[in-house]
Amino acid sequence: MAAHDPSPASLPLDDTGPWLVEVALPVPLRQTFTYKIPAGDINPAVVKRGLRVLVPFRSKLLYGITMSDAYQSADAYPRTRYLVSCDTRQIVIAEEVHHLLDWMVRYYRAPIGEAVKLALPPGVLNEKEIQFALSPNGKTFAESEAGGIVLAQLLGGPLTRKEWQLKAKTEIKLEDIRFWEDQGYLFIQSRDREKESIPHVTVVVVTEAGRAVDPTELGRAYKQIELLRWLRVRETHFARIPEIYAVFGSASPLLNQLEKKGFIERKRIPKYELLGDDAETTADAVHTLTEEQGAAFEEITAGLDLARFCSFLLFGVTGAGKTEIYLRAIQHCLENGRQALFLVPEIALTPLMHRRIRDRFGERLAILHSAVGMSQRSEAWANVLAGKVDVVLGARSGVFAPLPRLGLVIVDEEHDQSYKQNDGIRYHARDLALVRGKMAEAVVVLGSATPSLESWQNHRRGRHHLLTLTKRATKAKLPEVEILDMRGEFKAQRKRPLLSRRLQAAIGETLKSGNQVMILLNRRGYHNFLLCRKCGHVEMCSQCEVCLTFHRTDERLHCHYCNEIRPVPAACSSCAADGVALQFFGEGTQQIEAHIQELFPDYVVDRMDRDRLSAREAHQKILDKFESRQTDILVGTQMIAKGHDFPNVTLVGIVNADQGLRIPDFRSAETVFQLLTQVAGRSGRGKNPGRVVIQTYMPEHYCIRFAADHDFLAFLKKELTYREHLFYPPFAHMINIMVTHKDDQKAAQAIQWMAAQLNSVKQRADLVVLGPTKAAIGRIKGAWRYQIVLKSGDRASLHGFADQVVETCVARGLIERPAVTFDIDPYQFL
DNA sequence: AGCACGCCGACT
DNA sequence: GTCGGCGTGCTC
Repeated sequence: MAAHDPSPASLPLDDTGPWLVEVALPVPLRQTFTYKIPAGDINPAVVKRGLRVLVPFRSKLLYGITMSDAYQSADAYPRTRYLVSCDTRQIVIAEEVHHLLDWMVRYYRAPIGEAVKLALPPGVLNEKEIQFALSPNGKTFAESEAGGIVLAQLLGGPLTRKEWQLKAKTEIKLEDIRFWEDQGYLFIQSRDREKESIPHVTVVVVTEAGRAVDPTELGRAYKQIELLRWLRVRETHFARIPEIYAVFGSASPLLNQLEKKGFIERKRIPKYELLGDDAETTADAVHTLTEEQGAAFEEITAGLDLARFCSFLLFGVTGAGKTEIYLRAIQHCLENGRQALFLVPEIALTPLMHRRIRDRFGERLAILHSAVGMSQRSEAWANVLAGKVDVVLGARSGVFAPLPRLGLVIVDEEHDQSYKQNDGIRYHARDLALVRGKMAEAVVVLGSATPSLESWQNHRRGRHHLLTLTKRATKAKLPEVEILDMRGEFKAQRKRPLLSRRLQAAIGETLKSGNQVMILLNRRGYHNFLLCRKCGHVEMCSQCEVCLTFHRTDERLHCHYCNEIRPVPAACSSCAADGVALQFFGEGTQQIEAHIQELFPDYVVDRMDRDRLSAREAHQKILDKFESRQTDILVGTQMIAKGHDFPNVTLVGIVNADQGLRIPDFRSAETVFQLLTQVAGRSGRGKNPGRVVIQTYMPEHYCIRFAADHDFLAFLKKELTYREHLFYPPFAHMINIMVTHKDDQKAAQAIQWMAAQLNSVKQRADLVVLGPTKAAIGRIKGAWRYQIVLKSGDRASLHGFADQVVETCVARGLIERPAVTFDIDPYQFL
């Protein structure tokens, strides 16, 4: 077993034996795998670290990434197999990305193969179908008497295992296949043509002979002469086939003849080679910086000119013009001959931001973001890899963009929780951005109107320089915020109202004055749960410990965790009381949308949340319609709060501001404060002053009060005091250990065992073991979930401690089944 | 994580 | 007699 160690220096320096290479595979195992290089087919000298290889793994073929250069050793793992192929044309994991991945694997205790997958566009490592073929040796053997009937089936040509078994009418064991493979009778190949790791296109190119030939030698084949001449005058001497068709009509016989004569050939080339080099940057409207902006920009520029690692926390109210500073900093970075990485939250790539940055950096920009389609994304990635690009705009995984001369990393809305990945490797892109910046000796700028407490604490400890913007760039005032006590409303209306009379009136006034309204309700669906009033039973998901949400779009009950969809039952599934006893409770975005439409029938209401199908186009459309004022009122979950700039929005209504405060999470106040500030910041960005109405049953809560006052610093002070007293981040570091299993008993036993282990090894006084407890959502997708949370003021000792746990688990064979996952610096305790 | 292999019970 | 349930263990 080769433990993952990426440095080639640690490999045995042995110049005998077969050529080998270490490969990371997309499996959740903490190790690399050794493969032999078929030296006859592949020159070991060209097998370098970071290439994509195709290898047999068990009974499959997998794509993997080489983690070492080729090396020779006589004593490798005894069952080493040959790799099938190696794409030596392109290093797909660049050296600087390797360093970041190494750090990530260590820090998050993550499997290397999973980490590698994050640094590649989706699909690059998808598996292939395997086929078995006879070698010349094997053919002779199969024809001989000793060959037997099974091997003989392959004489007709290569087969998949299934086809082979069908033909041989017997089961063929992996062990036998492996034996023939080792004897050199069998080899493994992929069934379909191998996909290039980066997008390629077929072109027609003029050969040497075609360039040298005198066209008149072609005699009366005028069309051929014409085509050859046309190709030869092109600077690149090649053309894509559709281009030729456009000029010459159906040119396929022409092409065939010229190809037969050897004057042209068809070739596949990376798509980026087609791109022109002319980096076209249109001038953006010149914004003059305010005094505050100018000062912040100066400091960042000074950092950039030093060309050393340093980090800034850019703290600026919503609408303070942080983006303009980012864009100028990028410009400056490019002028210094270095590259820039610009990270934005997952759903915050707004059309406006898109346009602004594209106008500024034109062809030198690549966008690696889910707002951009799959094929475009892998094309963008290929352009980065080819060095055609100097600016990358991306979401979370953009932090892995292969930029070798990185000089600036910007993390916009650095507090945003979508930077933290909550499945697979639970990394935090903001933290990785800092690590990457340090490795590249780059400047890192973290920007936010509501910085995370972690970043603020890092500033206080002297790690980040603070840059503050207190005024809106457009001179627009921050909106006036009104807190509406819903308890009074409850008494007055004698029921639990969705919208207060006050908010209704405000909506009416705003619409009448020709402005737009945004309504935030942070809960999807129509009704939150279905209750039987006879027995108190709530309709639950069969696979998860959550209640089902009613969606009016399809009149069914939905699970928001596993997507189970069920019809509304005719009778209570617990006590069988008939449907009359069943009543829906709780309200979601769908209901409020309908309610508002009812109240304002003459205006257009639209809704944006995760339920609207196929995120990309749908969201764009909804936003476009709102921007072009076809929509008057936009209802939505928190995704409407992110970074949009709609100048005609003068009213923002927050329906259930305290919703998030009821979640049992130490960060809930911070999250709600951020959300309120963020969404309030959407109001009054244009000429007209903005207004915000916050409905709440907890009007005196400090988080709501300070958000209404736009007073981040006061909130921060109070929140920091709490965190310090209760020993939570940023004062404590945390690790969440979760055990999942589909058998409740087994999961519970495992977590108990783990807790006993933990308590027996903990020595340090400041190490706190919380739990074990059942997770907040006790079951998701059929798996029961238990957790233990570790806290410590000292990160090194906490991590050392976690490693002991991992070790004991591995020793006990307990790391899988029940599955144990570690969440380092957890953000969500679901 | 998959997935092959293997060892148990319910059927033709 | 076989089909198929899930429980282990391995993957270069």
